[in-house]
Amino acid sequence: MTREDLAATLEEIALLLELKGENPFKIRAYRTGADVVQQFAGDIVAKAKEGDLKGIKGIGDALQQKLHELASTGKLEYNENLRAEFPATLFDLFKIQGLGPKKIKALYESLGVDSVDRLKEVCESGEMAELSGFGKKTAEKVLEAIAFREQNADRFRLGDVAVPVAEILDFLRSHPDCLRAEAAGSYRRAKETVHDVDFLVASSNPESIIESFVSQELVSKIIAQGSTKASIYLENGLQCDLRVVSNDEFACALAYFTGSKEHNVAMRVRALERGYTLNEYRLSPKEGSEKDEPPVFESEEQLYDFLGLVYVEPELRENTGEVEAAESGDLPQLIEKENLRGTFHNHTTESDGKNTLEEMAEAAIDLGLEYLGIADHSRSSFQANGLDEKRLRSQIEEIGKLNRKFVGDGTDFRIFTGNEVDILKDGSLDFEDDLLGELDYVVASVHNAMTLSEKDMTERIIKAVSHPAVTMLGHLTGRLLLQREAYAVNVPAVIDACAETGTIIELNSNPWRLDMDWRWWKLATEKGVKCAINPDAHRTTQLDYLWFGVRLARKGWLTRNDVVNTMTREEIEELFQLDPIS
DNA sequence: GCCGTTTTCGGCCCGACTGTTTTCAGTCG
Repeated sequence: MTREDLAATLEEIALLLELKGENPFKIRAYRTGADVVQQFAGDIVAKAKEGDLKGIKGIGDALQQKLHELASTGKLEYNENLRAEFPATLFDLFKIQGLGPKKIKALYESLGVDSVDRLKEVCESGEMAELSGFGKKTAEKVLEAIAFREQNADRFRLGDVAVPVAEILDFLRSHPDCLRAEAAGSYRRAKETVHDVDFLVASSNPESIIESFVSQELVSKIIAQGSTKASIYLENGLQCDLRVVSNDEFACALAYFTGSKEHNVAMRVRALERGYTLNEYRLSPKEGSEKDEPPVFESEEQLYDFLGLVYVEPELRENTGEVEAAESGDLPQLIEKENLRGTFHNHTTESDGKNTLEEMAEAAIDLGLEYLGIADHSRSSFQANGLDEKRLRSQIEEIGKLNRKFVGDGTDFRIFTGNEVDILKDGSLDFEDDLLGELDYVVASVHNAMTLSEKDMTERIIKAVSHPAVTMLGHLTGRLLLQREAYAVNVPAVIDACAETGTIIELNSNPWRLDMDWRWWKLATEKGVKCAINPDAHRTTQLDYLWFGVRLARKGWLTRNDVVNTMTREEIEELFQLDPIS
């Protein structure tokens, strides 16, 4: 029973209650509960098992009891009973755009629709259109949604949407009627995957903005088009929503559409406490309140300030303590991309990279970095052309030569000699200690035997980070976003071990990984663990992944002091106990 | 179902769009 299992069960109950047409606030309570379980910093499963959930906001008596039953017995009678009322395949229907609980319930009860296949049937046969509340257009739309769903997954990696988002923003900003434009939503909050992207534009001529937005070349389909909002699909299946507001409304709208929902609720409550209501357009005096009309906010900063808060950076708006910290002035000064001076985990053609050592170094210099760490694969990663002792020793020599050349021609740059050493199944490392000792630093990563039990995997990784030669731990969970789940590992236990051994944890910035997950960094820094933002670049252009890493580091509340690659080259030489190149 | 509290129950965020309807329900974000 994992954290995800607990949260998923609460989510499932919420869905089933929706189907039953239960009180919406009760449903919301289960959803909130699922979120709280998901976000909780600490071992929520153990706490649930022990019945030690008292005092957690959002988990009342009923949920405490249910979570306890679930964690200690592995199932929940309440949920089993609810499940028995509906076929399991009904859940698939929720993934069809345009169908919600009411429509699904009606289709199930009157036409026996219990699967996507049956749904298709009743659309095509015309049965659906006969149903009260449904019509021909609904059936058509549902058919389209089914077809779309078959072709496209419904989530996208942050790295996959960054380019189209930048293009659309440029396009919107170049429109003569556009005063301001931003991408809001989970994209602005730097979530690792997004369902859609929300654009916001300030303009006094919304229709012309909307018209241009839906006629862009990138657009494959217009989902909806009104006078102030529109939704489209791009060719890659990404849904983009646009809102157009007046310039005076822009700041409140930007805050609203950036979310998260939970952060917004906290902001609304805060406004209410001060006698105002906050919506997506403005802050205004509550009905019956004596308050004067507040000023027009030109920026989000002014809105936060009016509510007695320090400005909260978008990445932090997940209602995980940022509002409280903004009130007490305890928000961290988040790391900026300009703070980075180098990076550590990168590959070359010597293993599975696509650019040579020299090309990687040149690209790093062009980016303005002071140092670059090369960590090609070790011998056990034969699928990635891992280096054996001989090739690694020869690479060390090559790097030495190149470094002396940099000194010779006055280039203020150093390559650090590392290796991404495989953590073998038993937790030992892929090279002997004497060779590891010749390296400037060592990244230790798991690349095989990913199906170990959580206990074995945790012990394996802890053994590796306890090795004195290991400088940092690579991609802690091995996840590939939207493709492969993380392997089973007790992250807090690994964090504890890294704290004890002084091992740095990598924030692997490859958009497929973004691993260690942002949700754990607060815990890690509390324990004194440092972060290394590493692009895991396999070609020169992938050094840019660093910027995704910075965004996720910000999301994890990290400051420049928490991240080792903000250090100068000299400071890194000292950290790694190296002599300067002479 | 949770929270807060005036400790016993009322309030819980709400606006835009679509389709089906003829004034509004459902869905979405």
